Amino acid sequence: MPASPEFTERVYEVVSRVPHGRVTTYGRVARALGDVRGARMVGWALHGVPPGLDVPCQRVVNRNGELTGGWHFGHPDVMRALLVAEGVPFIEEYRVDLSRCVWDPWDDAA
DNA sequence: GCCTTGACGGCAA
DNA sequence: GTTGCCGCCAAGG
Repeated sequence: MPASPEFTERVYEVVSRVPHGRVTTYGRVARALGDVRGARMVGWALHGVPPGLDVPCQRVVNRNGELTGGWHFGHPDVMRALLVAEGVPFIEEYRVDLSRCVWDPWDDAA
């Protein structure tokens, strides 16, 4: 069990607030939580997402827009298909166009 | 108890 | 624009 259950819960909450057809980055989520250095922890939290939970973790990519956690879906193509189905623009096979579909939770809160 | 790895980010060269 | 290094917290070996 995580040392900070609240932190993980926050991550799920923020990710669940990502609009359909939009994506966010680990750093954005971490900053929204107030933990800038928690970018890595966000990824760790998502890798420990309990199955059955409605958390669109596929909308969370790294700063480069790459589907780094694609293999955690079983296969990167699965994650890509989900994003494409939502209308997320891709500049590469496993790289989304952040400049067009980026969503900052901080901006939404502000 | 120590060392390495990991769904990352930012800054410097 | 690309490459490299450091920092950060937590888990696994």
